[in-house]
Amino acid sequence: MGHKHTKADILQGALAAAFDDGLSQLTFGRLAKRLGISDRIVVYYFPTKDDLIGEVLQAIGAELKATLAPAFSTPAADHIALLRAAWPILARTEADPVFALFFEAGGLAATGREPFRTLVPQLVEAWIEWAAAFIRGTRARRRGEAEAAIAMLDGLLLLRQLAGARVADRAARRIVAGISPVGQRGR
Amino acid sequence: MGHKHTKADILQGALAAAFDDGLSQLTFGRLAKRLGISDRIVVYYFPTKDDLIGEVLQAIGAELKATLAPAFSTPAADHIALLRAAWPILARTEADPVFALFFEAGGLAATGREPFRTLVPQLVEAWIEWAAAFIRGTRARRRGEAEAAIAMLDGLLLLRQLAGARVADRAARRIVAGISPVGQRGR
DNA sequence: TCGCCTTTGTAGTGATCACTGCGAAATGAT
DNA sequence: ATCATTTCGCAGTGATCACTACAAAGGCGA
Repeated sequence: MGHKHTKADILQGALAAAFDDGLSQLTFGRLAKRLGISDRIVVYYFPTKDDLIGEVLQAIGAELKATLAPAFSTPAADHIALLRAAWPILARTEADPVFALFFEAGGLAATGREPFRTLVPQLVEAWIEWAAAFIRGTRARRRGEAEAAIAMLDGLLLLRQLAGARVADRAARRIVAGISPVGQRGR
Repeated sequence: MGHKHTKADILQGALAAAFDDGLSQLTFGRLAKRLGISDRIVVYYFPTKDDLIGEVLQAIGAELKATLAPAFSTPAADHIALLRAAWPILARTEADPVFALFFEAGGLAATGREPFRTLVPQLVEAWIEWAAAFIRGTRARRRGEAEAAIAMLDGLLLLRQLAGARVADRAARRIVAGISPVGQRGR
């Protein structure tokens, strides 16, 4: 394989373009211009827009998993424990862009736009199942606690995107404090 | 004033179009075709796309407030009480479209697209301030509890959009149960 | 009726969209 | 070297995008 424009190269460029301008601004032409190639090459490797979006979405899923991995490393008793462990790791500026893309994809899925409508729920489902592995208890309990944890994390991370880090941190602290009223540290 | 195409008519049509296909699919041409008029008329009342989107977003904010009004009717002790009272009212199929639009706007705001980036945070801020009025306590406490409640509601409602009503309901029940371990009814 | 201002239509602007036809170049197998 | 396949550039498809030029039509007060 001796070509300079690998499919992987283009996909990585597409991911970078999405991080910069969002999925809604990701087009064949823009991506090609960004990479300094003809859009024909992009279309060659990704015959339709849905192919491109689908693979980018999958890459974002992998990125999300990598972001979540250190947050979901140790087994937790319940969704609160999971939230307490995960929040300090996820609420960092480095993690913001990937969550911004996740929320954009989620919003487009919510309004029914393809291919987001079909792909994003699968992503969320995989996310829940994966988080459930880090909860102790029966299968049903692990699943339920994971769902609750994901809901809380999503809400807090969305608030972080829309209202800022300070507001989200305050909310997270208050939620954790409300559950186990012992041992709250900062003011 | 003797014209049949009032600005209010067009705005209402734009809102209906957004509910049907999402904000990302709202264009001058599509809206005009939907209303059976020339796009020139739409542009006459809303000179730029941002004008149109801005007014639609404002209308969505009003719709959201109307949706939340019955949920935030009685004073609550804390964010958990607020969530407990609000969830049964918000987690209904009739409320789904307006939240879908909210999440779409939020996602586009998160990836930096104008005019969402500037308008949506104002919407969220107004939402928080308004919810704070239904919490008891000092000004700072009310604000904090409202932030926590909004975060939880957003997360649960987004999970509802992406993973379905059953999953979201399960998560909501578990969150409420985990906080005040007394008096949980359903399984 | 005159002239004025708001409203609406027809037509068109250049830009960008996803995507294609076609042929040349590069590559790999024999 | 020959040939078939993969890779890639150039040019262009019709559609749609936000937006505009221009003028006719309409109601209005004088």
